[in-house]
Amino acid sequence: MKEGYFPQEIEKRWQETWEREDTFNTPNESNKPKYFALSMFPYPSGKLHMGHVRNYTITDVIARFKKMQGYNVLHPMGWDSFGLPAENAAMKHGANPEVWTDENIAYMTKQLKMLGLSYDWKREVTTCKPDYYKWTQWLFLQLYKKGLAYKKEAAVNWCEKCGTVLANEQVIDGKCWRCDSVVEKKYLSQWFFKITDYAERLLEDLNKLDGWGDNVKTMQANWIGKSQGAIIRFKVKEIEGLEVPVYTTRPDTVHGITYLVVAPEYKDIEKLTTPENKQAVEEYRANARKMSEIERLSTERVKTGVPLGTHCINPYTGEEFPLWTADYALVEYGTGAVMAVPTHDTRDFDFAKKYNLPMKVVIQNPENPSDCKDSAYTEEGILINSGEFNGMKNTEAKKAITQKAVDKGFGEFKTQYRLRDWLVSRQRYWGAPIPIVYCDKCGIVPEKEENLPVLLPKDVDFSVVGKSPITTSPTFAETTCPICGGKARREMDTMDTFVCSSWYYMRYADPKNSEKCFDKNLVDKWLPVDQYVGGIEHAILHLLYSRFITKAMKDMGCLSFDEPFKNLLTQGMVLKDGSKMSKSKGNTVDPDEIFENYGADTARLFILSDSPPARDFDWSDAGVEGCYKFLNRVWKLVSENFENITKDYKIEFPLSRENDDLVRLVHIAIKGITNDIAQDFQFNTVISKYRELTNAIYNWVNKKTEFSQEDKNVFSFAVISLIKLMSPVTVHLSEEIWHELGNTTSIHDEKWCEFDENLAKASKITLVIQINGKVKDKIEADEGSDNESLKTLALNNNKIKELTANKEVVKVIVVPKKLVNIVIKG
RNA sequence: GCUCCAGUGGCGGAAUCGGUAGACGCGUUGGACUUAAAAUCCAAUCGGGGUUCACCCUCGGUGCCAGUUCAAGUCUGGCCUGGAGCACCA
Repeated sequence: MKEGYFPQEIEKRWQETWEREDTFNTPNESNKPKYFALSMFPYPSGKLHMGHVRNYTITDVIARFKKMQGYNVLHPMGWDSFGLPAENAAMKHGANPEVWTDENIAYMTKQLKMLGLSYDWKREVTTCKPDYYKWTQWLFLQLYKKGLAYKKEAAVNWCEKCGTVLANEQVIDGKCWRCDSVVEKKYLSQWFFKITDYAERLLEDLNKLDGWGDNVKTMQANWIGKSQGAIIRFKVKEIEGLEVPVYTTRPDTVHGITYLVVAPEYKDIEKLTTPENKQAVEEYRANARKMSEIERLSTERVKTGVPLGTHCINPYTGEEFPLWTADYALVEYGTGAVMAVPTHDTRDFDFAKKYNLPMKVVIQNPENPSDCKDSAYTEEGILINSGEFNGMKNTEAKKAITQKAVDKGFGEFKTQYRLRDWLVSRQRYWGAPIPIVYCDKCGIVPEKEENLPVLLPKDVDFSVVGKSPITTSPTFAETTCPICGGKARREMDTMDTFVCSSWYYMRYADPKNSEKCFDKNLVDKWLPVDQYVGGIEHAILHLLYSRFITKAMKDMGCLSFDEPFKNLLTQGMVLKDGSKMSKSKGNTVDPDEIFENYGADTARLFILSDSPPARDFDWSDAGVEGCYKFLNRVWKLVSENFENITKDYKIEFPLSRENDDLVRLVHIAIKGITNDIAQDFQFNTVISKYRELTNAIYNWVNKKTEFSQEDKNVFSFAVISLIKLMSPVTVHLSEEIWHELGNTTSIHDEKWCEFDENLAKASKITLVIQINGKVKDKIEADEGSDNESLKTLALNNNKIKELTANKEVVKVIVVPKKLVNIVIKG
């Protein structure tokens, strides 16, 4: 065995061997239980960054650990390869996005292989290839058939810089998620997926996801934004037959309504405006239109509004109150109209104060009554000034008051969601074309399934500005109507890349299928994903869309599960000097450089070592250095004592004291490492345990001048256990040592180390003696001692005797095999 | 404003059930090896105080204030700080 550790040489050799021997092939047929370990697939942006390295290393270690534990592990990789950057790069360099994408995939594949990841590359999926997007288009058609894909004209988010519309989920603080420029509202006809039909199931089924963090689940719950309340219809006094319905979560406050607000875009607003008020209302509405979304939604802004001149009648009291328009009412939410109760709603209160509108208290806390002169009372209480409902608790009144509306026919119970339908069309080239045809005779017609895929045209001009390059194709638009066979035009929009990524994980189960999107049996066999690993930035976007698509596909009979990801690990960011690595800050670390200088095993070890996976990880050069030193130490441990290691060791008891100790430490390490991985993937403590075991073996070796036969056996056991325990992380180093020891099969096909609970036990324990909960002494005791003898031992301890002299012992608490606490008085 | 997460040495972080706070590493300091350096190895490393000063003793210490308990980093209540998400959502 070579004296020095040369990772680059070792790693290259083993990567080639694994590929040649197809070591990470995953058969569909196996008598082992299945395990699906999945990383969020990358966008082929050009080069791997450290976030990728962290993500894929975590999943790889999980996959390898599960494989050694006897699972048939599916661990695939693919490319989320449609999207705007490719198109932008194409425009800039005059190339085709496909060429740019292919080059990036080739380079990043090389990098992934250098990291030593155990992918079954035969299952690779690439969303921009026709054999994949054919099925994305097929999925669109199925959703269309089910009424879950539809086209409507609506106010949508438009990013001028990207030249396309965006889904609600892609607008972050009023800005485009990709280019950070301010998003405008435009009124356009667009394709939507009806995710709102699944709002309740998407919310309800969050409860099933025990393997997801609360943070992600609450983010999704917030996004879905369920609220329960009532619709109440108010008659307009001045106009016979016209009603204004409002949605409210506070029907208990209806007797306190003093005005009503409609959004500036409210559909009946012109009818509701009297001639005297027309000019002011028109001006107000024009002003609201001009304002940006951000300005308008700012909670900081002082509320403004104008009266319409008409009035509504409160069906509960017969009272009249004025109608106003104000931009704090949102046309997209509820009915676009709000009943205002200034006494019990802070927004209404602010507004009423400003415009001197009347207030009426209807809910009170009997213990601490408020007149609502200075602020709204929004807590629970008892109803007053509410006729027949007086004295009722407001929580109960909600139901009773709504029930009255139902009985009298002017309202109903209503559940409201904040979630909007998913806007999926994009005015861009580099995406899956929407398989829809427009025919003058037949209208909107879905393309026939047998005509899929609708291929992206190649004869396009990428240098155009202000419109989608796809529209420059002289051939693409022209087609025939699938129904009447007459001349027709193709849909020019492509699909949001999130449609492609909402089902890719299913395709891994059956990646080459050219007849179907996948075989139902195979997808049911491999899914749901047992462990999904990726960034928190997808908490809503990708994870919500995927859950929706899974449920929709289940309803179509394509598969039998309704949640795609059983367990989700959201890994933290990779930081450098306390802030996120980014090109603009210039604090990036190039993985290639780390591979070159230290090797992939060091990179893998380090990226797992310093923080638990869910937390942010601070990259430090010293830390890399430290990991590299550790691997050198392990290498040296083996190479310097090579003649004393035999792969066919045999441990025979009884052993000498120090050999017994070493065997015990190995068993403790196996137990600890196995638990740390199995419980929460606590790789940072796993690695500290590698180090502890290595230190222990060194301490043992340093005391040896020569090795007896027993020593050789024990030492071999320790060293071989260590490299096996390390093999999911330091994949090349472990494989190299394994073969140096004369093995001919891969260490990655070995079974995981097993521990013996009895051998992990020490014969002596450290007994902690406390007085009144404070540690006073620590003594050795036999492992098997019962509580009574531990108590005696503690009370007879000289130091304790001294401290308890002349004191009354009130109580003695014994924690088995650990601690004795003596409670004294005086 | 609402929701979720976190807060432990100089730093990253350990600590099954409430039971020895600070594992392991980084850094720092001292030492060995060397002509010297690098590399490597060994040792020390929470703070205050005491002392018969390489030993040992003692007090304090896990964001803050209370509480429960024989015992609290861990449980309960109330705050403070940081991060994330949602937000004129009626």
